[in-house]
Amino acid sequence: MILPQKSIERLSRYRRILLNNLEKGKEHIYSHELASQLHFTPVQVRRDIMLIGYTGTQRKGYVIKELIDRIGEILDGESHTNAIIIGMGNLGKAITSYFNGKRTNIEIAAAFDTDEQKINRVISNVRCYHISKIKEKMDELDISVAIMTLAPEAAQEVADQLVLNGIKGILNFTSIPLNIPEHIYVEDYDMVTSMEKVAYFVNHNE
Amino acid sequence: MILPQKSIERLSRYRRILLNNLEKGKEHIYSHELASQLHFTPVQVRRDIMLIGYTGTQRKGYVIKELIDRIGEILDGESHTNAIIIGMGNLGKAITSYFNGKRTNIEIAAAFDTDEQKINRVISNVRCYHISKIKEKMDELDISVAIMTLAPEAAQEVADQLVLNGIKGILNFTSIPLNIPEHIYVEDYDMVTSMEKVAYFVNHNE
DNA sequence: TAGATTGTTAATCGATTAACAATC
DNA sequence: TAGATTGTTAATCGATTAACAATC
Repeated sequence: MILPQKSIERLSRYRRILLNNLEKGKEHIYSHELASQLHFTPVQVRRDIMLIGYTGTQRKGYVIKELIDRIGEILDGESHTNAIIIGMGNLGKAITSYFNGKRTNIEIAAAFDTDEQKINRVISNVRCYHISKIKEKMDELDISVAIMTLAPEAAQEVADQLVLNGIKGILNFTSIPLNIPEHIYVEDYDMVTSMEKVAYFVNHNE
Repeated sequence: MILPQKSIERLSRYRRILLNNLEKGKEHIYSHELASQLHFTPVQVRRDIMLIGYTGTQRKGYVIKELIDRIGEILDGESHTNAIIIGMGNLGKAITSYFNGKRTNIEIAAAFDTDEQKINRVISNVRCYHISKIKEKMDELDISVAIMTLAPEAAQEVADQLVLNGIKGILNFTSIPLNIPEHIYVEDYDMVTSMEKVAYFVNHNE
């Protein structure tokens, strides 16, 4: 059973809000509470939770601890996900330090760059290798996901290499559309588009 | 007339691909070419272009130069958009250097941080001020959009201040949901969610 | 109990795609 | 012309929301 993308996104948000509430000492939560903290609707929350087969109590809502665990079973599965990041510029560093702060099921296990200054240095707890070492490290560290934060010019070439070495998913921050075989999952994020979207709706808002 | 969010996103992508093709000396482009470069469908491209009221030629497709201009009229409007960025950590720097590289209609006109080391320094061509100067600079520079790349703990407090000073749109990279009045446009991006989504689909992919 | 809640189906809404006439 | 293309309506698909029975 595979869940819709939108539900997966929301489950990821639910989990962090739930952890947050748990830390504050809360043990139960109603769908309308969870919804209002995230600006979703209560029905949507209940429907998503229905989809993952968890049921709350009618009196007290959902048991936060249990719901977190159930979301974990769905999102994390049994396996730990190892990722690499390609391009240790500002964006690469931002993402890496973001991830190795929290303890999650996802770990950035190695970084790559072409800048000699960075090679073999440990940046935000991750060791940086020359980009020619991708194959070697992918095999060694059992990597399934790559985060691409490198300059667009080199992106397709690196992507081809990742595909050759059996990458399964790519999170692409280079603003160019990559040519990747169908069976590999690619998630694109383009910050220029985000920004232009905000500008558009700001200018068309009265 | 206000266009759907999804069309706006695609128009932003079209424009950059078109610029790219123009640079390569191409003058006309078919809907199927544009589509395949972006992994969209030709119908979708034609429909979006129809929505902005541009018509191509049946023989040669769209005139790239004209289409770029028409998309510009839609996305940029008449006005230049001035933005500020709050939080000059790695993510803030990444975004700023990304934007002031290209010449676009959107300009990051000032940055803010609390770190004394950064105050009054020029980072990626943008001067950094203490966060207490937000009101002053917003008035002075006619700011309509804020990019939030600061630590989540301080985010809501800063957001309240932005709202008080009349911000019109927010691009929110702090992973927490902000409490913002309805009439202000907020675009959230949460990289943990993106990453968890990739991991999920990678693990559920056979 | 009465009121508030969950779980779930059916209806609605919005976005994508199929189909095709018009045109060069 | 024949073939390829655009422009656009209608059909489809998918996601959200409304409605409501069941339950504590």
